[in-house]
Amino acid sequence: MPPRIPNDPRPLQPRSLVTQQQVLDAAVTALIEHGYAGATTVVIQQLAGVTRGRLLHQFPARDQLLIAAVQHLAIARVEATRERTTWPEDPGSRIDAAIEEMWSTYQQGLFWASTELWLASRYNDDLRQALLPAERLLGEKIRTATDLMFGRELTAREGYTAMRELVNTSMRGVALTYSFDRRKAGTDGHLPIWKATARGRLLAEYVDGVVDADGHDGKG
Amino acid sequence: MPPRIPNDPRPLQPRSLVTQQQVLDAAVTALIEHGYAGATTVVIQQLAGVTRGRLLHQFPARDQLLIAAVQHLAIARVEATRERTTWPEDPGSRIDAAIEEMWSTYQQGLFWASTELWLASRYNDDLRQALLPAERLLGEKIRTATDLMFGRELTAREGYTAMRELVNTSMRGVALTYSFDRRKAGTDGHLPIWKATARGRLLAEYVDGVVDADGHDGKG
DNA sequence: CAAACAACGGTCACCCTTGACCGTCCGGGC
DNA sequence: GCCCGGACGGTCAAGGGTGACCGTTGTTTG
Repeated sequence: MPPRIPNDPRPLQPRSLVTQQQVLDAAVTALIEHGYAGATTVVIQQLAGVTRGRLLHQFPARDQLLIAAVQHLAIARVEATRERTTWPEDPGSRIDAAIEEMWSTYQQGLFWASTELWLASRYNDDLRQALLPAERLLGEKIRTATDLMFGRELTAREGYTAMRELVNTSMRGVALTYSFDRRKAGTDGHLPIWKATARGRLLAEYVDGVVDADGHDGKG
Repeated sequence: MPPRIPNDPRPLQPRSLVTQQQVLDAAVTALIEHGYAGATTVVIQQLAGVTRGRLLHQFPARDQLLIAAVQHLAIARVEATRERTTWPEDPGSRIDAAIEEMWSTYQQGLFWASTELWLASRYNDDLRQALLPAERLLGEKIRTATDLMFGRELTAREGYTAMRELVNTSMRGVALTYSFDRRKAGTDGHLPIWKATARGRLLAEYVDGVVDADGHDGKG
């Protein structure tokens, strides 16, 4: 019937891309501000300053939109960890600076956007399957970024890898408590613990056990 | 007008309590299986095997129900951490056993129920205000439970408190990744890291740095 | 320039969820 | 036994979210 098989893929007009970026940015913002359930198509279209038809033309289904947002978010998170140029010379100071730099990435909204998607992926198979490879890749990049923070010397130390895992996961666990306990993150009681842990693992001359801060948090 | 001021609080018939427990249990189950947004009043009433009128009579508003579920959940979580009676004699073995015991609590559905509430509390002020004191209390009880796992001797060591915080938060951060990466928790690559950390902090003779497992996970 | 199709604007029907509402049943005090 | 109020069953209206649908505008290709 069709005299011409649809093998004429008109090369996707550039304005489409603009729209898509706007929408995806808005989707991430919506995730941060309203959570997964609250990231309604209406909310997103309003945040994007886009009409309903326009959004639905680019993303016919909400699920597809959020899945696309996964990729968009991963890119945004990587870009958010820009490399710092100047680091302290002294290893101890550098460790402290690196820890604080790491911790600062958990204060950004992107952390919440990710967490929202993670939780939602428990009930959405498609979302989970899109998330898994994206997060693996992202994790790799973030590990690389962490290594850059500590520098070539410190990353070569024996216990570095284990320390990196321990601190990164711990930071995530602590950051999660900020959802219901909104305190100032800059002075979190866990910071000295993380620093001491990193120092103990990476610096031979470091005397262990000087820090016993009672940085309690909600959960066990 | 009312000849009798409503100071005649008919002593709340016992069947009410039964209903409430059924509903609250169902609410927690719904949180585990469907998440906060998916914990619909209809889903809960079906899980509880209760009619709509019955549920709505006991909990007129969904918000109040979920907030009541918070308290219910806290009790359930504490009861879930029953004390083990037998522990290894050797300090090193006891540490390993305690770590595994701690980790096992993050495999229960109650962890997900809590996390769902935590995330939801970011957008629900009432929920957050109900959550905060409950979690503080719960955290205290769980810290006590953890102390019991390690025993009087080990808890007295210098770095114990910091270690407890570090491991607990790290476990939470790791457990979160299981939402999209469903692997077997019993052999998680982080277990040796936690054990080595605890040993390093609590045992003087422990040689640090023997573990450098690359237990990667998704996020940075 | 004209055809063809991508991109877009805007509406509408369907579905799900909530909670108000009203009628019924049960159980205890008088 | 009577009466009252708590406990419950079941229905319904209202609100919000989704995506199909159709008409319109813009752009590229022949």
